[in-house]
Amino acid sequence: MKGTLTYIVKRALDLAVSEGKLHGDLPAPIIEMTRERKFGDYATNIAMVIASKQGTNPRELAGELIQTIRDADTEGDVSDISVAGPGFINITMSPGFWSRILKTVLEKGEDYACSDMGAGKQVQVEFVSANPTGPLHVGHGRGAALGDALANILQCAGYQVQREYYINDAGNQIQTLGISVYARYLELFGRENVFPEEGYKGDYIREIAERFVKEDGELYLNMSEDKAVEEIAVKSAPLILDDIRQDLEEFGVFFDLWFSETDLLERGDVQKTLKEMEKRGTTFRHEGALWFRSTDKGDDKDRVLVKSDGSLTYFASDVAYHRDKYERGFDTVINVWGADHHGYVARMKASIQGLGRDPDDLQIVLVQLVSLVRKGQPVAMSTRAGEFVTLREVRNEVGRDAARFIFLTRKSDSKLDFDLDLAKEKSNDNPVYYVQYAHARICSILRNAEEQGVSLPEPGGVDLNLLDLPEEKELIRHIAALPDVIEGAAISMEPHRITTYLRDIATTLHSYYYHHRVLTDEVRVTEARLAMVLGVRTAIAKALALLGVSAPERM
RNA sequence: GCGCCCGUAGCUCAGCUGGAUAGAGCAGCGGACUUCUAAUCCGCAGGUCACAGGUUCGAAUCCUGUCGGGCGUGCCA
Repeated sequence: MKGTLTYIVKRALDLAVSEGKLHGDLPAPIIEMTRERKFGDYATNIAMVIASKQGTNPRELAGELIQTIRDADTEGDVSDISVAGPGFINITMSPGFWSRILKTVLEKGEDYACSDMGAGKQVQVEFVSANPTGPLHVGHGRGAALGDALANILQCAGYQVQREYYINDAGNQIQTLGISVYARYLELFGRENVFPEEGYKGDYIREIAERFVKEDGELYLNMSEDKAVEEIAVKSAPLILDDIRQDLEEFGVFFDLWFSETDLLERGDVQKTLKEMEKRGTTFRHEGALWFRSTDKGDDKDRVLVKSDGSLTYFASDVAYHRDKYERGFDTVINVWGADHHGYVARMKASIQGLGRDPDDLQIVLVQLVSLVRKGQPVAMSTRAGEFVTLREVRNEVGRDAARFIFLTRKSDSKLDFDLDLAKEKSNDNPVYYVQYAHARICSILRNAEEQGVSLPEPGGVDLNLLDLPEEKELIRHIAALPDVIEGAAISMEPHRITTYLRDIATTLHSYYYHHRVLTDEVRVTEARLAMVLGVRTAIAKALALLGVSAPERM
């Protein structure tokens, strides 16, 4: 909502150029909300940025710009403006400006936080995409929470967003799945067999085997091992995938498209893609294999597409898959990957470049590991022994809201310690409750107001100038900041900024609540304050919604 | 060996893409419920932003190197 001011400053710069005070190309002014009140509401460093090129010093230039900004402010939104420090221009906005913002929030509701920054650009977010060979674990949960929140944020920032899950339902791991289930199946019939070294050892494998025993009886005993494994594999993967889908839905994550690798292969898309790559001259043959010359595009090794035995690598279908994404019309494709895949970033970017796209059309967000902690002690997790902690277990223990919120408290690129005890604690230590409580408190005030017969104010019918306490301005500033925070989170692809924002505005609200009453003896003051907390509630509700966390009306 | 990521208060982390005196939450210490929900608030204390250079008006942030941690480095998925 600093848009108005950005506009004013831009106009001021144009004005200065036309008056001959400034010359040359000027960068777009950067305007920040100040972190301390004594610096005013907003500040711009434009004078410091351009001073040297203008052949003058920052403070002097800032002094001149002040007057120009005043001239450009035809609506009287700026109430105070001054030069500070090394050449900052500090700007205080008029009460009318803040009133207008609050009024806008009340009129538009949660939509106030959204913008058209993305201008309808088509963006795809592909996330989770876990192999259908076992249940989701906590790491997938973090990816799910992040991808979903990111998609929400982008949508709110004006992008057209599609959520997609890529199903790796072809290849060795499905074969391994078949072998694993088959082995358990044989066990159930008491047949001699050694469970394969590479097999999946989780209990869910046995459950699937039991299901086949029940439904198909001895069917697979009467066929060759190869055939049995294949049939079992083909039947097992969809069962697991259904479970994953349900798990995600219970987590509040829904996909627009589940894209199957098998479909891609059956359509011959991989062959088509390989031909295109050959035609573009980005491939070569070496020792019987087909290679992609990714070193031309910044990768540190060339990569095999077709192995010397004629089979395809995973990379080959990945390239075909990404080619398909762009053919479907996406301008930007975002992949949320586990950080252990970071070695694939360079080759993937190289490949889309090899198809004639800008490497920036592919953005990879890496998500680091989650370590579960209980009473300060790490919870043992061993994938090999099949003893990993599933997303479902965590959800059942701490609840969906806490899980989602905590997954989004950290920058995705840093490791996350997830304290299970803390997550379910109903105390001030728990950041989820802290934020939700702020929302519930406001709802409670509004209920009390209604009981006392104080009607909720109409956006236009309130004298917002009565909100003259510094703490009130602080709250309104927080309300006004949300659209900017969302845009920043969208550009940087960092949903945790929303989480940080929420803690911030919740703190400000709690503090205000403790020190001042909303429901006072003076009707007009009460109305103004109700309008303000309504605005705060709107901001909190919207931000929570973006994270996929509920905003309870009472707690 | 090479590549990527990380290193900020005792602990867990923010730090708005280079700005002003580096901020929160825990933990510690001391306070606040007759008042719209104390799932809350207020105060104190806590720092060589791993280290060393460089870039410039200005660096936790950018570049180089060193140290420490994680991950990757398959014609595996």
